[in-house]
Amino acid sequence: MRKAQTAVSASKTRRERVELKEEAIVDVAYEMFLERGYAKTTIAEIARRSGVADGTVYLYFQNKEAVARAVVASFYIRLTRQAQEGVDELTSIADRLRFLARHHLENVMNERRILEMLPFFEFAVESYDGSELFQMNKAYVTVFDRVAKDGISAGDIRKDLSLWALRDVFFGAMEYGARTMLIKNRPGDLDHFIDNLMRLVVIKNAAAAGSDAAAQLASITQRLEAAASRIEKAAGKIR
Amino acid sequence: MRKAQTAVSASKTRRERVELKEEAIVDVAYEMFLERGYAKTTIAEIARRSGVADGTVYLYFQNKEAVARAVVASFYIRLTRQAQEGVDELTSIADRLRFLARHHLENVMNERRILEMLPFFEFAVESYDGSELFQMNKAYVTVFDRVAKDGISAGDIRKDLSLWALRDVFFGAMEYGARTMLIKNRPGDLDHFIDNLMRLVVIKNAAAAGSDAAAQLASITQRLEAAASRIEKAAGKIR
DNA sequence: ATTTATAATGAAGATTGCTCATTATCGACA
DNA sequence: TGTCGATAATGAGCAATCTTCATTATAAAT
Repeated sequence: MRKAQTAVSASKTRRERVELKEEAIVDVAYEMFLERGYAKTTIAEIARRSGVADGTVYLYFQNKEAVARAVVASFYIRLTRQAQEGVDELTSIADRLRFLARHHLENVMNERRILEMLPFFEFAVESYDGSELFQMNKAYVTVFDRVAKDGISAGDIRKDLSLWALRDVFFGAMEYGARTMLIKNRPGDLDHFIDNLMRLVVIKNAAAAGSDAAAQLASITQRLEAAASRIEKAAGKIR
Repeated sequence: MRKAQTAVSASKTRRERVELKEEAIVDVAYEMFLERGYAKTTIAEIARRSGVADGTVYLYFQNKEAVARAVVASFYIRLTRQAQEGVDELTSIADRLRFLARHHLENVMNERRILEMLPFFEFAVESYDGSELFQMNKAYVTVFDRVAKDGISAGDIRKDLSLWALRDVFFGAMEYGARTMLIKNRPGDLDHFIDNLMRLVVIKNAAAAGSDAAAQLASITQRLEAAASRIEKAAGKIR
């Protein structure tokens, strides 16, 4: 019993060092993949920059792909945490959605090379469904899903789309939008794109001027008020 | 003069053979990249299946990446031609847009491995802008752009989005939608997704039955006005 | 038929992912 | 504190693959 415990605590310190080294490797790999992309990043240099031998990397990761997966995983963890934190600090559905859009866009644009590696693994894994990265992606989009569901039931988000389609529109649009904005680098495009995206998803406030729906409502209201006046007159005659 | 001409025609037959061989290599490479993806496809086997030596491939293409670019280019050429043909056969904006969506989704889902290679080149090229693939992508989305512009001026497509944002939403949404549909392979999802996408972009005809908000409001207004009229009549009788 | 330019070859070089026999390190225990 | 065993780390070498280039083959021109 005591023997087992000491063994555990002893191996734990070793473990801690091991895990620190693992983190160091992932951090170095993250930088390199971000700078050069997957193909041009070599295990040899990851090892060199991490201060270990080539072979040591393979004590921690099955192969180069596994290193890249760990890098993407660390990206998702941060992305998800930041997304949730941002959502928690805001109250209205529109603000939350807008934050998620900006947050995602900025990250996709800055860490593009990291995300570029994803398609490589997704279908390489026999069943992506169930894989670690699939779970992380799921956790990330769940932050959006919760906001979307709230928005739909509150009437702030259009409810004529299924949730999965809405989600794919939201994130897919940003993927392409980010690409376009990176290619033609015009200031102000980010806000413009987010506005456009919100316009698609968020239901406009009827009080807002210029919207077709608002105009219709105004017209309807006038007609109803006219009808009410007629009724009032009629009632007056009755009296 | 005559000498030059014979030289040209002579070199032309040679050229023709050369170009046939180039096409053969691209065709073989297309199959292999589609089956196995970029990394697991070797130049050696492309050469073998094409009936040439390894080195011969490098007479036609600078390197493996250039082979892959040629493959993607051939994909874009077909995609663009089919898209334009389909659009030409249809008349209404909604039909055309729906066709483009289905066409794109089917191709993205079937030839995913080919498109997966794109991100690899895009930013590897010093300026993607101006590259061959950029031009081909541009030609392809131009088919959409023309339909979208027509639709916007005709009032069939919402005009509160800029064209580039609309385009990125359209294609980006499909990229993600395709991925989702491939992962969870449920029948009927394709039509469902296209419906959802159309709902976002195409302006509903107010005259169409079942269009919710506007029609409902109109109906309610009519009923209220009718009620007002009955009250008026009743008041008249009273008097 | 000879010459010359073009096309093709495939062995060798270079890079890089990955393995494994060997060495080093660290904690436990007497 | 010194020894031992398990765990961790090493890096030379293997294997796979992209790419080059000296050599050979082919086809057109004269």
